[in-house]
Amino acid sequence: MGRQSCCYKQKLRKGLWSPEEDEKLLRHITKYGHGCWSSIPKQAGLQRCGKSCRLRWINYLRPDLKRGTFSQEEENLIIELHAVLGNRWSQIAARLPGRTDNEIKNLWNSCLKKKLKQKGIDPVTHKPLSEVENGEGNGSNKPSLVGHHPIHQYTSPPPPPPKLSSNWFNPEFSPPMTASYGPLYYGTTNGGSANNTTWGLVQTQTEEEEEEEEEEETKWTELLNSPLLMAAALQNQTPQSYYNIEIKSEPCYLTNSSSSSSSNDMWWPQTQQQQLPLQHEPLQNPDICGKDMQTLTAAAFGHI
DNA sequence: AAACCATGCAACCGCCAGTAG
DNA sequence: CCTACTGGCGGTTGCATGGTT
Repeated sequence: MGRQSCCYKQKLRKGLWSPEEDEKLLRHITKYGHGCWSSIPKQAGLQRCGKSCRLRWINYLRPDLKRGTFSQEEENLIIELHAVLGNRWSQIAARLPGRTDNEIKNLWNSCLKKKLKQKGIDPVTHKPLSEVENGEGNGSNKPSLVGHHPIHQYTSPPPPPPKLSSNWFNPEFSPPMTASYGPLYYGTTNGGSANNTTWGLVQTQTEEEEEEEEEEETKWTELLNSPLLMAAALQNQTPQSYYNIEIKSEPCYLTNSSSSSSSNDMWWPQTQQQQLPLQHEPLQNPDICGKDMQTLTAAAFGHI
């Protein structure tokens, strides 16, 4: 039994948002916060469903959005997070301050997938295409370490939390390239040249290692839950992976680090002042749309 | 100049989980 | 418990735009 869309019962507008609608929604949320999404359209005088308002806010109107094209650094991070998290776009987005899951999903589907394929990497498994084509059954259990990307395939049902060595991100870790604690690690060989990246599989674990693994998992979880830690880790020790991406330092965005940004009711009133600096951060590739929104947002937030 | 095609992006759809009544 | 409602998420679609023939 298919349900009717939430916009169906009333004659609600669908499709692209007009600037007037944007302004109404922005002003309303600026003034009152979003509270209950389902009641927003009525309160704001919009002929939209609450879901649509929420989406518009999250994907476009939020003041902390970083607009413009993705940097190489961000693309790199997305690829690597995808290798770990799969299509959990919201979780990936939570690690990229100012980016939305929708944006990342679009980037992945339209751009990154292709890039990986061009490099001979299967975007689903993050394994070399040759290996994937040869069949999962035969040689795939014995990947060689050098020049391969033996990430275990994540298929549905979703895998357990990634047992990724925190070496990957932890700046305090000196990276032992000979072992890891989980099914996957990304590492960099001496010099950090992108072409020297080594991806490895886990070795069979000893009991001691299992204990360590638990610790590592904790660290990993902490890292994943903290964009700031993640950013710091990235700046200090980023895997200069085979994607051959130069890592540059990134301005530090303050976000609610306790969980994904979308799950925090009324998060922005407390943080908008810190988040607003995005407006004076020069975008690498500022676009007109971004400028418009910055102007609009500045008008709404900057002087109220 | 027009038609066609490819690409990127915004928004919708449907499912699911959490929760209040 | 059960039900309805709500928010969140991932997959998908449709449109606008730019490039090519």
